[in-house]
Amino acid sequence: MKELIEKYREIGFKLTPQRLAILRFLKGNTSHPTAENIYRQIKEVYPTVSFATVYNTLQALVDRGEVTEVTIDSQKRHFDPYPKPHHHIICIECNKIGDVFKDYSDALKLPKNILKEFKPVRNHINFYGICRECQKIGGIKYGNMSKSRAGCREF
Amino acid sequence: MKELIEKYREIGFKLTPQRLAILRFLKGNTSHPTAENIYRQIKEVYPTVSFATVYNTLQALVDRGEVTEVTIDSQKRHFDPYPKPHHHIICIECNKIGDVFKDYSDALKLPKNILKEFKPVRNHINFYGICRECQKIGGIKYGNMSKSRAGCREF
DNA sequence: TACAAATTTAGAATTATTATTATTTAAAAA
DNA sequence: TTTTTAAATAATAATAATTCTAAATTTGTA
Ligand SMILES: [Mn+2]
Ligand SMILES: [Mn+2]
Ligand SMILES: [Zn+2]
Ligand SMILES: [Zn+2]
Repeated sequence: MKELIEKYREIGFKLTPQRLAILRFLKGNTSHPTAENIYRQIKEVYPTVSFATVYNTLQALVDRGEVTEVTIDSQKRHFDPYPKPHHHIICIECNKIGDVFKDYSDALKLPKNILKEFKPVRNHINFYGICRECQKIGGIKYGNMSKSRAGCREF
Repeated sequence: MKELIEKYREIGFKLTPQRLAILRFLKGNTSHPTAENIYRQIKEVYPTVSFATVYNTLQALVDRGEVTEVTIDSQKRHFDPYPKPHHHIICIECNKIGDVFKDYSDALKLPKNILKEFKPVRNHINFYGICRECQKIGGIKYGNMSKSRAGCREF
């Protein structure tokens, strides 16, 4: 925790108890929480925290590159507190999200005509497929839910 | 147009003038419009169309796999009427979106431990980088806009 | 032409996110 | 330690994208 506090103080990030609670929750977290997920968790330890503070803190962290956004769900923003670059697997039946820690950059050469006008900086892959549970139930359980609108669970 | 009408009638998609206007607008379109973009366009030719109809039609098309969703912008849903599978380039300065027609699937093998429980079906790559215009202006013009929240333009 | 089922529409409702502002507080200065 | 001040919090209002509702209309078919 000392490291955590030092780190943020150095970058001029004012540390409040609310923010510390959020930072502690996010540290080492490999899930992909929404602002609401985080809000609920933080309320357990800090019951008076407000939703606005969660949003403010998340935005501050995104601006500083400490947290990224995972763009997979058009309903709500999902955040990714895990710092190392990685890709994601998404179940097309139940919408669970998982991490893929493998760098494919060498294989991802853009066509020459695009490279003439576009300077790539980073890339991100979404692998869509069927998770273990959904393979078992053969898509029956979630088969009737609108795929594109279904809520996102986590692996 | 005859083919268009036939095609949808066959799959039991009831064709109204509103839907035809939308289908004509989307056909061969390689942009990534929001519901609002489409609504504005359709109103030009069909002034009494309602927003709900645009949303309804888009959802019907997505459900039938005729249109996909591009998950890049957490503010609004963007749709992709171009039928062939492809990837996208996104400018991190101005948020323009472009297409990449190249199949990388052979190079995108998932790690074995993931393949034990996840059956991949398809993949999608986002290439983030700097577009030609933004290279020219050196990021000054859009340099002060919040990257993650800026609106999306199109290539 | 008549019918049943699906679609359209306007407007209301919902919901995620952002903005406002008075109050509080962290951290630097004295 | 006390003071100071810029920044953060919290409650609430505002905004904006999307979905819902229900009555009227239209499509495709018999
Ligand atoms: Mn992740
Ligand atoms: Mn596209
Ligand atoms: Zn699943
Ligand atoms: Zn650009």
